[in-house]
Amino acid sequence: MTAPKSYRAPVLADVATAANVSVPTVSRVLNGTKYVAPELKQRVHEAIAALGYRPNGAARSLRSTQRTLVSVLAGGTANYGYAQTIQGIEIAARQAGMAVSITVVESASDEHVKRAVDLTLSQPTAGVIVLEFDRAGLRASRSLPEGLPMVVVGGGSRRVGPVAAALIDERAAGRRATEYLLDLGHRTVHHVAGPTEGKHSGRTEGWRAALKAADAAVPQVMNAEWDARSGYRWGERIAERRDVTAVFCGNDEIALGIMRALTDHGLDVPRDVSVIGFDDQPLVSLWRPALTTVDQDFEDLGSRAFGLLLRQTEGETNLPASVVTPELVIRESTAPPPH
Amino acid sequence: MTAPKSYRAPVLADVATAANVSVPTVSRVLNGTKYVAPELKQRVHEAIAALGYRPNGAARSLRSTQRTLVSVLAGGTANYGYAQTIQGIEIAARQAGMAVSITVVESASDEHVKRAVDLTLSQPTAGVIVLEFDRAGLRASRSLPEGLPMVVVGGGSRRVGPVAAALIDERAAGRRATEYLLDLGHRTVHHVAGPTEGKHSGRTEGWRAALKAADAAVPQVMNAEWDARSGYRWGERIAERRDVTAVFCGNDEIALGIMRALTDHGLDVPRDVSVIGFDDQPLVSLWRPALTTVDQDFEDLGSRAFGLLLRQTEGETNLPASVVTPELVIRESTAPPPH
DNA sequence: CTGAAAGCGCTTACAG
DNA sequence: CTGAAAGCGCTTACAG
Repeated sequence: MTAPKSYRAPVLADVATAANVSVPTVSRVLNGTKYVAPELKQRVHEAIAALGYRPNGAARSLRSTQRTLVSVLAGGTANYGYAQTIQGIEIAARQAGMAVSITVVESASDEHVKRAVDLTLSQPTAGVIVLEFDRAGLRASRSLPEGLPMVVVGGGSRRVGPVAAALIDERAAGRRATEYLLDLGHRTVHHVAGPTEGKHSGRTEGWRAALKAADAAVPQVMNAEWDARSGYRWGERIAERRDVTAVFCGNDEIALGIMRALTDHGLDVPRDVSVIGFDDQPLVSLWRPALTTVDQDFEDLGSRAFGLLLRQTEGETNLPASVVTPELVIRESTAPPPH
Repeated sequence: MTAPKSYRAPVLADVATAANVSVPTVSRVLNGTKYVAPELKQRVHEAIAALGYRPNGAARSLRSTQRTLVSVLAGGTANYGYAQTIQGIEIAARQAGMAVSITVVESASDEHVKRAVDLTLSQPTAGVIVLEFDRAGLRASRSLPEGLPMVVVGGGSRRVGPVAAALIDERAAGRRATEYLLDLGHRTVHHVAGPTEGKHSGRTEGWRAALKAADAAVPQVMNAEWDARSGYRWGERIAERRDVTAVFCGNDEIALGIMRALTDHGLDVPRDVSVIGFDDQPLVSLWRPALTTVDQDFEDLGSRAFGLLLRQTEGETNLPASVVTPELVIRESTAPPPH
């Protein structure tokens, strides 16, 4: 319960004094940038340990171009895909000895975008990774100044414009999932998407492409929020119809909500209705029935994004987009249609 | 495909030149720290907009004590509790106009702890919030220098030592959950905890206290990992025993794994065995049966932690710990024991 | 009220 | 190989 002593962190000059060397010499042993006599080196290390010295990052990044902070700009942090991607970035950054800062873009409004971008750029950042998972992220990536190392992360199959991109090919995955259902014998596949923000997602595009290629009817898209509750509500409506035998969902949570609604209304999944999700969240394999879904490797996505950023900070330009096609994981929630 | 122009961000001096005022004047209008003539102010704002100027945070924090970065030190980022807490911190920080940086402590080893702490402290941070959800976090909080604003976040019921703390009273919650099962008529309650790292968690302590208070037998603790797969394995063992009628689990994922194993082995939850989880993750209310669990408000926890940190940076000391007791949410996975 | 000067803690030429 | 000096982009006394 003593009053805390006011904290004056030791600075490089303190170390120099204690080790009886000059300030630049301490800097040199710290950065290993030039040869320093072993004896001095030794004294410096002892002084650092004795004083508990830690370099001041602000000062360091003011003078040098070397940065230890990479910034992430995202529409959120806690949803499955966001959290996993951020984790992937963090792990890769850690291996490179860098910390990661996160700034959430609250909405796609001009004010929120500007505020988030300003906050990010006022940190001494090596570059920024933008999660283009929603409109807020999309807007943010367009507000970044040219010349700053940056990479966008999203669900496309090719980058647009010259900016570096780490992508998951949602379109191919959506198509694959829909084709699987068609191959099982379903005449068509219904689709409950997430909120449509301006344009359809790759998942939705892939679904439509598969139906068209198979000459199947293209039912109207049902738009839900990304959560299970919203899926449940669509599930109740679907339970009342007799024409729906297969549903491809925008994500796993919607799929789980739909399955629960269907079974609550006396239908059997997959005997009466087949359901496919998107993401392969950890718990969905435990569900009854275990969910057939698309495995998105977000952690790998984040890791690839960081790799691209690092190469940019090292001066590489015009990097090819890094794109991966996710796998369909077949489990228990899909079957041939009822006779 | 033009080669990117090398990026030289405009600095304060550029704004001063463009607005035809002195450098300190620009600083003043930026920070609103002193009266500036409306006309000059106007010119400065125009110059800022024209040049797209953004203050350099490194330089700013070098000279002033004002910081726009708050650091989080944690053993992970993607698990439910971690992600939610970080989100709570982020939302509160955003409202205060601050960005958040995250550094993961890879393990409790000296090397990993030191590396994470060094990386954090080399950023221009206003203070650090440490997630004491695991041993890595616990070790990290002890390695931070005195005098630095810091708050620990964890599952205790009181802080230890003088450091500020935002807590969730797991002990009270564990006790409440166990008592509920006892009140339902179970003779005792079994417990599948997470990994025990040195000492038992508050949940386990609360469970034990409830049993002792009720004079019930205290079965041996079963230790699982935090994931559902590990819970499933314990569920298989439990299914073979006939003496287990109620299980209190360290988290929801373990509970879900156990439930699935139990039903896979022909048992009915809750008729044969009651199961209680811990966390109240979003999906568990959709499960069949919907999981009875403890609702931990991690987002609120993060928000409280940030509040405490802010007060410290404003000079307050000796802040009381902020502790909240989570609620038991009763759903479908619990019932009286079989006759 | 506004400007010229000093200085925050480092790194990077520049001398020796 | 090592040290004295300059400078990164700001903010904060200090003059006027």
